[in-house]
This record gives sequence, structure tokens and C-alpha cells, in this order.
Amino acid sequence: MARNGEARAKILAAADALFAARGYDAVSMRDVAAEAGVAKAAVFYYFEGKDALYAAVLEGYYRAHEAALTDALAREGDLRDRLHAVVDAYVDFAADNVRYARMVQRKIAGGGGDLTVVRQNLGLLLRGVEAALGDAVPAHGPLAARHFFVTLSGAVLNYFTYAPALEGAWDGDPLSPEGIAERRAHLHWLVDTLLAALPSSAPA
Amino acid sequence: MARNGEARAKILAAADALFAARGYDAVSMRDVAAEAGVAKAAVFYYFEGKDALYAAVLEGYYRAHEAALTDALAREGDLRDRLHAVVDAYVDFAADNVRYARMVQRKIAGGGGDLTVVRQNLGLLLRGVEAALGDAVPAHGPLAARHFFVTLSGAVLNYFTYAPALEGAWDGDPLSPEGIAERRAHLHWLVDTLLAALPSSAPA
DNA sequence: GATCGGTTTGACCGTTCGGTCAAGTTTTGA
DNA sequence: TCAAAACTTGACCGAACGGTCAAACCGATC
Repeated sequence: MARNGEARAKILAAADALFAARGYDAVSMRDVAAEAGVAKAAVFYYFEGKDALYAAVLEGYYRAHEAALTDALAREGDLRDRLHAVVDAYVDFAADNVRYARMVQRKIAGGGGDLTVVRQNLGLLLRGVEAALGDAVPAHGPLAARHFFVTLSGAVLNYFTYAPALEGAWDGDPLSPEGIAERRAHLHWLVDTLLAALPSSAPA
Repeated sequence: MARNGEARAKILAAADALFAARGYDAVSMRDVAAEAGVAKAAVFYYFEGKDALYAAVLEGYYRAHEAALTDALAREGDLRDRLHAVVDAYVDFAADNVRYARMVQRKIAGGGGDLTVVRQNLGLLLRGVEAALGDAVPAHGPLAARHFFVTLSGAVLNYFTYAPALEGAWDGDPLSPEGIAERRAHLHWLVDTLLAALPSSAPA
């Protein structure tokens, strides 16, 4: 091998697939090495240990996610346009990286481990939504931006994490292009409905 | 010991606390035994194995959850009242059993393991919401009951699972009585807003 | 063709895991 | 009172884990 970072890339891809499919504990370094077609010691040559390997996989997702979101947040336009762009970026990213939603939810619900990296990513999103909503929304109370943030991000992410558990209840695969398109339409309707109901836009 | 199911109950309580705090893999049968103040072999005397122990813990939560929900679903009243009752029951249950939200999310996002028990519980909820919404909502498309179900249950559950990751972003503890009350108000506002926007109730 | 640094490997280590088992203790019921 | 049933235990097992290491490999450079 030795050419370029070929071995490293193969290890990272294998770890990505395995961690996303089975979770952290159910994947052994032997599994990763076998999936990558490499000796187990090679995995330790490129990564300090199992934690570092998992962090590297997650880090890649976070960078891609951040890029997708900052693009959407930087958009010009009115509130509705910007929120739609954020939701679209979120859905696109989750759809292109179905593993990501699962890994994030697992990290949050997992209990152990430091949540600082998750906290940073959530913080970025929250501040984005807060900035986008601006003074269309009260600073405190049940209609504060924070609550819309939790509600919206839950509405996006949960669809993807719940998908495998919703099998029988859906007609067709929830993760098919048609299913995702329908979900996207639901989310757009949701954003429009919530915006229309906000006190400050009531007179319009 | 030997009196009643005392040992069994202590093991179950210990497993509950440990699984909820650390997750499945990070808890060993030795940990459970130590926490319960019992020999490791005793754990295997009462439960077939680690999977069975985890299933027993989850089962208890599911039964309690089911009871809370069927009560709410059986309520008389108009659509709004019934949906508020369901949301309240969901929030109450999640607040009283903070561990539960984490365990369910972990089970769903965990990848491995059979999701049949989760699927059954989700199915119960989904059918409840579908029945409650009745023909206030189209049978297919982005406004179908399924989507509201995912959106609403995500809005409820995610608040509790995200709580530890939202620390800095919230003022005060999101899981304090005040925080939960504020979230409940948000959810009620959400239900009312969505209902008001539904096509069939537009004329009203 | 010798050598040198980055790469790859198989063999190995100590630890911890889920699970078993035979022996001991306590409770029960006739 | 005593034997059977229910319970509890410490010692033990094989397997799998994360991680280490010295040796071998391999493509450059001189």
C-alpha cells in the first residue's frame, strides 16, 4: 500500500461504516482492521486508539455539517427564506449522511463521554436560529428561539433516527427520495405555519 | 435476603440506574451485582443473561408508558383537548422517568438489537395520534398524521435527550420544574398552532 | 546495491467480560 | 424435626477486548 494516505483513508472509511452500523462498543479494532483489509496494528499506527479513531470519524461529519450550515445561515433574504434554507441544509445533510444522525443521537443519549464537541455544534445551530429569528420572537418564555430550535432540530433529526423503527407504519421506505421529499414538505409547512402564528407577524 | 422478590427488585433497580446512566455496554454484570449488593451469580439466577436483564428494565418502562398513554388517549373531549392530554402524559412520563427518554433513543439509534418492542410502542402511539387526528388531516402526503406524530414525539422526547447537551445555552436547568413547565407551554402552543392551521379547521 | 525512514505485520500481553458450577445457606412445609 | 426447595455465594472458564512491540517489508535516495 503505502501510496498516499490510502491505508489511512480505508481505515477511516471502514470505521465510519462500522461505527455507524453498530455503535461504538460493538465494534472492535479487529473488526475495523478486517473491514479495511489491514492488520490490526496498522490501525494503531494511524490512530492513537479507539477513542481517537471514533473522534476522527465524528470530526469529519461535524466539519461537513458545519460547512453546510454556515452556508445556509449566511444566506440573504427574509426570515422565511433563511429558515427554509437552514431546514433544507439540515435535511440534505442528514439524508446524505444517514449515519450522522444516528451517531449524534447516540453520542447525546449515550451518557458517558464528553459532550463538548456536540455542545459546540448545537451551540452553532442555536445561535444561527436565534439570529435568524431575531426579534420576531420573545427573548424568554415558551416562544423563545431556544424552544423553536429544539422543536425544529428534533423534527428534522428524529425523522432519520426513527426511520428504522417506523418501518411497518410507513408505506414504503421513509428514507427513499420520495419519503424524504415528503418530509421536507412537511417541515416547510411547519416553518411557514409557525412563522405565521408568531405574535410579531400576526398583523401581516 | 430471600424475603419476597427483594433481591430481584434490588437487582432490577441497580440495573435500571446503571443502564440509564452509562448505557448497555459500559455496564458489566459485576457492576450490577455490586450496585445491588449481591453476588454476580445471583444476577444470573434471576435473569437469563445481560440481554434479558436489559429487556426487563426496558419492559417496566414500556408498561408504565403504555398505561400513561392509554389513559390520555381514552379521554373524552374535542381534538385539541385530547392532543393536549397526550402531550401532557408524554411530558409527565418523560419528566418522571428522565432515564426513559435516553434509553429509548439509545435503543433506536443503537443500531444493533431487535427494535420490535420499540416498534410496538411507537405503533401504539402512532395509531393513537392517527385516531385522535381522525379526518382533520389528509391520509397521505406531508400533512398526514404520521408526520405530525414524528414531529410531536420528537419535540417532546428531544427536549429531554438534548437537555444535557444544552447546558450553557439554557438559563437554568432545562430539567427543572420551571424549565419543564415552560417546555410544556411551548408544546401546547405548538399543538394549538398546528391544529389551527390544518385545512379542515381553517374555516373556524 | 547499501541504506534509511515510513509502513505493515503477526505474535503476544494483561485485563475484563458474560456466563457456569458445585457447594453452602436459608426458608418452607409436612 | 428434618428433608426438600429456594436462594446465595466464591471460584472458575474460555473468549474477546484494547493495546504493544520487534521484526520484516518496501520505495526512495545516494
